[in-house]
Amino acid sequence: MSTSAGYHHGDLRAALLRAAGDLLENQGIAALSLREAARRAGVSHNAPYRHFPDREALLAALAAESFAMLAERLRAGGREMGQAYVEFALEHPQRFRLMFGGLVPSATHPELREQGRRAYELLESSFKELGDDARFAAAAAWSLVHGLAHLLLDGHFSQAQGESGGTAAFASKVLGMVRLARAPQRSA
Amino acid sequence: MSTSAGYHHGDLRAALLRAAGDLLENQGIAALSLREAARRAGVSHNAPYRHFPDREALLAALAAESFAMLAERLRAGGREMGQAYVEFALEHPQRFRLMFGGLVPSATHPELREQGRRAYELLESSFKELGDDARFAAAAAWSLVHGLAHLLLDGHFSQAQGESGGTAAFASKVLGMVRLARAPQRSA
DNA sequence: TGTACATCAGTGAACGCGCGTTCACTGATGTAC
DNA sequence: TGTACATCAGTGAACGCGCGTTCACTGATGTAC
Repeated sequence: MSTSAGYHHGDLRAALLRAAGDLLENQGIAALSLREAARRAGVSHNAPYRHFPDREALLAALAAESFAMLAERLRAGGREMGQAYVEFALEHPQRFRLMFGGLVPSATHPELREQGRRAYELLESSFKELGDDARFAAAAAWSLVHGLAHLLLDGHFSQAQGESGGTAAFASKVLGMVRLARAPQRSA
Repeated sequence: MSTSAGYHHGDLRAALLRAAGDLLENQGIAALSLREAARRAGVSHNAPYRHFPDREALLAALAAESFAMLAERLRAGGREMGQAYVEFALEHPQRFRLMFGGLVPSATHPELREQGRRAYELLESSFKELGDDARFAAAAAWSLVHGLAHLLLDGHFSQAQGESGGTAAFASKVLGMVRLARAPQRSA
């Protein structure tokens, strides 16, 4: 971690991810270029190619890292996982969009796919007691918190701003409306 | 609708929207350029500027149109609105991503905002009987179907493919797990 | 019915843009003997 | 301990790209008199 970086940077991959993360969160994904990341890491514009085969690979690594951040957040959230999920999205809107925006196909990036799977496992594990229905209950829970987070991000719940207690209170009330039950039955 | 288009096209705006819609659905949003839309409409590359001030305006118009399509689909879905929502997303994945991808800020495009609001109103209206809780119930319902659609699109429910009855059956089972209740109470 | 004119919807050439990516290279590092 | 060499992580110049957008223009249309 010395600043006296010579010809060899030392940990350019990590530095690039950090720079890319800053760029993403502050300027949005459109501003996230390999060249700018390199610039911010203080390195020539094609040094990144030693660490990422192309731009998409950098995006995929960033998305994977973001899933890991989400998983950590969910773990810290304990029983309030739904709230934690929504909060993560609101705190890191650009990362959230990168993770789910369809720009990086997880099919061709195993590490990304794997980190996504791990985060989901955390959610899923809290429905074990439902037995056979656990899969569906977990899918419903994920859908619910994911949709809520996404729609809040897009500003589709303008009401949420006015809520006393703010967006978080709104989210809590919305999540509070939902029961996950055993015997399937149509609802919406 | 004559092919003997002279100097004046006749209905270029509509033709551009059609071309852009094709492009979007077949090649994805990255391939959706003003120039290519103009090419497909058989018109010079900057004729579109007579109808759209810039590229974003075309995207916004396309997104607004997509919300109108969704609303129509929801109306046709009758009481099965949730299913209809998911089906729309699966049938028009690229439109769905455009509508919710955050690329077009609805804040600066009133028509887009308005069409989004209208579609939501349809969902909301089916919860009137819940009284004061209707807002929250509707928000929960929208979140649920939206999240489910989005996660299916992203391939996060790989299980859904294997389901007997396919993705639609999986969606139905997931939606069937959910009850929307009156007295708020934590769930996930 | 004809003419003058404003307005509108197109055309075609041109520019600048920053980007991703490739190429041939050079400096630094680690290792075998 | 010293030397030879392979390997790796950087450099810097260059290319092509299609795009969005601007400019000055021209052909078509509608309307007032």
